[in-house]
Amino acid sequence: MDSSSGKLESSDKLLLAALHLIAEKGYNGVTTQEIATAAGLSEKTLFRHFGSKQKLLEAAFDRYHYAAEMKKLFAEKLVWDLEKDLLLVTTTYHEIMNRNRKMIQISLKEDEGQLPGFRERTQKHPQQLLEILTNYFIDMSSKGKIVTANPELHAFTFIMMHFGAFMNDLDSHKSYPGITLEPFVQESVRLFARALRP
Amino acid sequence: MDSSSGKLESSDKLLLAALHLIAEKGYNGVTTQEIATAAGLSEKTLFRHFGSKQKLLEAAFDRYHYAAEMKKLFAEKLVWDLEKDLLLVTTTYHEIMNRNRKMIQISLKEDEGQLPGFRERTQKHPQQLLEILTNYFIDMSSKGKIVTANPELHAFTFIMMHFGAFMNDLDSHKSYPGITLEPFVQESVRLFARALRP
DNA sequence: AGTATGTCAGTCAGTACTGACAGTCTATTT
DNA sequence: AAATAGACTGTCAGTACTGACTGACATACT
Repeated sequence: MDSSSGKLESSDKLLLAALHLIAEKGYNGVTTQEIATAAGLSEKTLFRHFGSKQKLLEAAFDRYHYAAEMKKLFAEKLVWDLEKDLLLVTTTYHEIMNRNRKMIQISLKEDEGQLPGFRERTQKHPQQLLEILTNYFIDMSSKGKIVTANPELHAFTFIMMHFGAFMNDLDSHKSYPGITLEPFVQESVRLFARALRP
Repeated sequence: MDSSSGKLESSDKLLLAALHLIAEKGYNGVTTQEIATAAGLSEKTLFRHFGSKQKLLEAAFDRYHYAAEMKKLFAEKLVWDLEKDLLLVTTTYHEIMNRNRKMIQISLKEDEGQLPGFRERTQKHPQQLLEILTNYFIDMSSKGKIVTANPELHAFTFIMMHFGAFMNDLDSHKSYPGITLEPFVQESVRLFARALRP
């Protein structure tokens, strides 16, 4: 077990393969056979490690779900300059969403029931972010730096903008060829800053 | 076959049941047995009508996919008042997305391959809308009524906002309790109008 | 008579999961 | 150096169940 080498352990190979395939084809759309083969292992090994297909999925979710506290990420980084702060929020948001990309794809495809408690966890970040951003807007307006109305709705609107963009990018849906994330982020922040200008 | 009565024909009952169940649990998550029972019919009848589960899904998609040309919807309704027009665009957008709600849920859950050409059709509206809105912004800025920069990115940003909100509402994910669509639509339009003010 | 449906029994393929046995590799002991 | 033990994996054959799909026959309604 050389855990410091580049080689992955068998169980990790299986978890990753499961994550990829289930995100792509859905839980019922993939066979244990497929997963094992994709991991370069035998089906038997899969069952020896995880006991069942369900437990494999759960283990994969546990292992690779990224769930840091957002509050800490922002607590000391905000500089109370609207555009700069929104940019920080946005890039952090997309970073976290991308880290959890596979998990999000899976919980979109599967209905609750199959995935006990999965949805809760994928919803943790969005809710935290809404709180943080709402409070930020409240503070900013009390400093007189932005308009002072509907901070929660404004935060929600801002988040939906980027949630939409993320979802659009997911699966490479490519509904909108020629538009990439980078310029969108820039311009959307600039627009939003204009909108909130007192 | 009294097609004018309130009673649905058997094939329609099956199509609707299939649409509901597949949207909820995914194609592989539902059995033909379940669908037939939900429609109040026997499994045999399902196969007599559609021959196979695949063809049932395709028929459901064909029958209930709403695909009007957006251009016609707007051609005569725009009044060249930014807020009013954006409100029209938004409500029309949400109306069409909601009409196709089930179809969108299905094409999200299933990967291409299972659904030949489905994605294309669910992407038709968004693309049309981007064109229309982009052209609208170009015209508006040449009339001097809004800022004159990045019309396509602005249109994209606006659409992503509402796409995000729609996706968030889909499946009643309810990531954000206490926030409803109506006030969001109002406020987001107002915000956007402020942002584009020259 | 003709059409739509239900019932029932059954076929066939796929799939999660198991048990028995054997091979390989590593570390430790002799 | 050789032998041994233990952990991990592969192969293979097989079980049990599910689920799409069929055929034969009966029933009801028009």
